[in-house]
Amino acid sequence: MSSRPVGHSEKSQLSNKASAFSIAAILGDKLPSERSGRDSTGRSAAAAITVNVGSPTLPPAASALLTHSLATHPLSSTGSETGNRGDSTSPRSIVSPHRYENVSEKSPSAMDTSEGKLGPLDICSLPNGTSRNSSPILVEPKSPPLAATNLPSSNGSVEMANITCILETKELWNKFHDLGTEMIITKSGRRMFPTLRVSFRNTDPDTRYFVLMDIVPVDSKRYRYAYHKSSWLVAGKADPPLPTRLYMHPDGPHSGLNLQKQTVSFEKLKLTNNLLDKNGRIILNSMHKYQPRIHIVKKRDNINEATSITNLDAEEFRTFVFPETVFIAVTAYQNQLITKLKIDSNPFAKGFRDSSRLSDFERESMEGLIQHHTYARSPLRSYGDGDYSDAESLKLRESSFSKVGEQGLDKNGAMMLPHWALWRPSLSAGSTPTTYSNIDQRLYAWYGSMYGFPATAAAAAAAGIVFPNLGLHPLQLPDNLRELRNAAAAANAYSGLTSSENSSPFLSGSHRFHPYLVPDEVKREGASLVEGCRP
Amino acid sequence: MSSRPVGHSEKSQLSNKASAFSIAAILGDKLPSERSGRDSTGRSAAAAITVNVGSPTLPPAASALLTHSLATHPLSSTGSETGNRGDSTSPRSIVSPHRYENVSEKSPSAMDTSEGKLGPLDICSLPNGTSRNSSPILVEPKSPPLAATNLPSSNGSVEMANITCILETKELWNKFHDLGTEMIITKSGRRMFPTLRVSFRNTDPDTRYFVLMDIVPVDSKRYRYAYHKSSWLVAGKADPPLPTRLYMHPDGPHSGLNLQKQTVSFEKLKLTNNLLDKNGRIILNSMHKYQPRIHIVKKRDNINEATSITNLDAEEFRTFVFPETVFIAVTAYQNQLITKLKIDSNPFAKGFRDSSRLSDFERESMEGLIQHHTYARSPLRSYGDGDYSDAESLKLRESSFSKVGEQGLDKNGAMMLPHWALWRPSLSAGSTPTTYSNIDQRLYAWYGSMYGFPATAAAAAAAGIVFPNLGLHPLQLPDNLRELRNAAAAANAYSGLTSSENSSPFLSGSHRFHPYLVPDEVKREGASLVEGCRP
DNA sequence: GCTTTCCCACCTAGGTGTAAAGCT
DNA sequence: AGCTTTACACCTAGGTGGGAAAGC
Repeated sequence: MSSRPVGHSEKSQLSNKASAFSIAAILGDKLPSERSGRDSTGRSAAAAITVNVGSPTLPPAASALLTHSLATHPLSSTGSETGNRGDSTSPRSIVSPHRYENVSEKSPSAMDTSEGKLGPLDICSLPNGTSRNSSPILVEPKSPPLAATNLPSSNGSVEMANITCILETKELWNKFHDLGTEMIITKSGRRMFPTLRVSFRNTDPDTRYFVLMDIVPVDSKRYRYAYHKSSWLVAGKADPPLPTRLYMHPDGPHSGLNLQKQTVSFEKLKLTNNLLDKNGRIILNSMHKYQPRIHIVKKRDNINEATSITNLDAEEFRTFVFPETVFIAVTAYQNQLITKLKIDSNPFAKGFRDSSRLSDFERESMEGLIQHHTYARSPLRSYGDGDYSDAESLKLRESSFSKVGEQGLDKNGAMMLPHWALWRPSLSAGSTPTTYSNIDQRLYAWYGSMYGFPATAAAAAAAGIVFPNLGLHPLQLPDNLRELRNAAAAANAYSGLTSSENSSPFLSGSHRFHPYLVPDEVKREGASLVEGCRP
Repeated sequence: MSSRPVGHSEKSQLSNKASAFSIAAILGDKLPSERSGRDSTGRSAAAAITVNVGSPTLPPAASALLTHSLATHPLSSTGSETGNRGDSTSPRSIVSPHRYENVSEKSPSAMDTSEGKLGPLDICSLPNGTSRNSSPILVEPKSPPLAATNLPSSNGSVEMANITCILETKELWNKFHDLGTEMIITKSGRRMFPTLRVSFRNTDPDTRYFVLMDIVPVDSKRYRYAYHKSSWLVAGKADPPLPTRLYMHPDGPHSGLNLQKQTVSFEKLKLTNNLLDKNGRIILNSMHKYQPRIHIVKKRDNINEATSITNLDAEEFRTFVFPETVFIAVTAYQNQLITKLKIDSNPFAKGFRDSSRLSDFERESMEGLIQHHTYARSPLRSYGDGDYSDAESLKLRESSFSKVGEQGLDKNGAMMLPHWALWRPSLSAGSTPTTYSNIDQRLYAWYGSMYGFPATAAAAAAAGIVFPNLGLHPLQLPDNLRELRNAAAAANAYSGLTSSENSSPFLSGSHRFHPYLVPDEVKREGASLVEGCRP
């Protein structure tokens, strides 16, 4: 029995290049002339929609804020909507990932009941430049209303409500967003590009946090791309909802101190269309629109099973949404401009670049953007290290392309409208605006997705959404606050019992396996541990 | 200002191949006909020298065992020896990594005072086959004397003394060991090959552990390689000792349950000769002989600064030494047979393989070994998954080479003696046997080496060494038990305060930076945190 | 007709020993 | 003369989109 290393495919001689078309429209987007938040560092920060999730232990001021938010904005219950899909949202049905394989398909028609009820997102109605430079009014570092008091929570740490989340490489996200971001999903899993990278402010240096990400449907529609119109169209109702997996950042928990210094990158997260995926990748429906979300959960000290049970309601967490990271999942790129932008900005796609399509000036600008994106990945960056000259010069260069305008030309020379009007009404050419109001409410707590254990169900637990410039907005409606709280508790319980030992690529270190690849034994362990937390 | 991605070197056309010489001597080593310990799984397990480090909380039976060990074997104090080098061993001098830059060079002559005092290691006198199949009499899974009772320690967990550590890919280590293992050290850091991979038995499933590794000098000598004799010679006294860094496995802490299922691989550990290294790589002197060691430290629950201080003496840990992993650090390979074996067994060196030197049969055998080594890296392996057919067939194949004998031919056709006689007296051709008796005793607790903080000094804290077949052996003498205990406490304190968040490659995920590369800010944080634990 | 899958060329990132140059 | 450093060819490992083929 001769055993050989896994074979490597031999290279052949054919070189395929991407078809040529103008990238002017891609580059021709005005960049903000100032950076929100952290001017001194040069870091580009995106405005975040913050989802404040109240905890019973909220201090008076924070609770008042939350209450105010709830009172001044209509938070219509979508219980009936989510209830119709509720089989998969009940905690009991999420004990095992396999439960999702025959996920409920009840009442798909109920998914659209709230469509348009609350109108388009206000943030989308803002002038382009304004929306890109918006600062969260609640938590932005420059003038956080609660920063002066720095209200301690019941356990003595800095209040969660003060925490700010900043989207890195926002310029790149904006470029994709303007075209209509597409993300490839494959059976074996595909990374996102751009990578979602965030940093935090106002975390308590002495507190430890988990950072998580999930991706929720934006609406209940299925889309298709009209090539002749170069735009996305609604193709019908959404396919049956999939298990929403919560991806816990494998490095967690993080100290609040380091969260202030280091960028949290979700570059290892992978998207798949494989409903049977057992590797913790996030499962999405192709041709559906999705919104990534970032959650930060305070880690409790002295975790053990008893406290996990008794203090379930004391969990504290916070959710952030960046509208510019919305995307449509695809199995193959639809919009050629997206393909082009991916090729020109993702280093791994460099082999498809065709320098003949770009002038030296364009090439230089593009590489600046790439450099910026790559640089942001370094774990060594700290604020104020003054290494942002690239970003500086990039903006000067890119702004020179603004004359090209928002419209580009397709490969046939036809005028191309911006295709992402659905999400950027200010750029719309007549499409029916879609809202976030019926984002899927359920947040299945599957903290063990990459660790192997399905923790507990957690519906999207938004008590209210604070828009950076507009105050609270009902981006997501409250479904079951306790669910996300349970999920947070599960994260803490998992941390206390097994930590991140299954999430690191170093434990046994085969490069052939991803850190989220966990043997079934481990998955069972995790599952049982979580079960133990929920008597 | 055009910024471009880091340049990649262009490939040229010249192909350099390793010089050809026979590998028969390398392959011609009889392998053990049985596996120690885990026959049912097919996993090859190496005999470990276990260094029992007593804890004040040891239960009666374990303490009795330890006492017996101490009583029946001479544990002469080497306090004077280590005391002469003591500046760098005092906890106070290890607060900062920078302290090491001018490490003490006092009394180098004192290093050899115990040379030969205890005679050669008995394990080296064993018949070859016996030493390779030896099972630790204390802790080997098949008949652990204490397994039946499974004595709980004072905190209710399974006793540390029961824990067994097993060296993976022992066959490969033995092949190198027979030739005289050399490990390249470079300024930028070089991985070890073979990689040190261990698994554990009898860990408490509900307890969490840190797994650490350090590399300590075997003796106080400097070596040189005599090409004309194809053997290593003593070249004089050792260079001034270097700061011994404790490398904490970046995935820790691990649950005892997973430690029983998964192999802990130290493949990311790097060796360097750069005394100013700030990246947590292990610093070694070239042309010096070293012994890797594995430490497992029980993680305490409910870590906080108070308990870290008050319970310092309650730390529980255990140290394991595998003599077949001894090596000489080199900046360039000396023994061409080592070069050949590395090329033929390290997948990354495949480009230097010259198939003309090997028959198909030899090639097949070598690849089986490689496959085995690679396979052992998978984090997904669990015991009893029956995938060891490669290892099985490998042994059959390799045994057919035994006729070649222990001696090979150098490239000139001259008879080559085994060069590692110093460590394998049974293979010796007259070299003066060297012992482990004067292994450097000091174990500097530099848990923060890759995390950025030098925790505390910890001398090699051996209360006694249990040889698999021979009982206790004074491999290492007790210097300062409390030091390693402090180091363990520091590890726990670090875990409680910052966990492994600096150790993972995913936090910001640049592939250009290793997980141990931590910005100075983080290092200061870690250092101060540890300082806080040691008032 | 539209969507998905698969294999592939071509990248990034980085782990090897080589050979020549550099150092002492 | 012996040891160390450096650039580099050549690997492993795996992330890209292309395009043909397969589904559906």
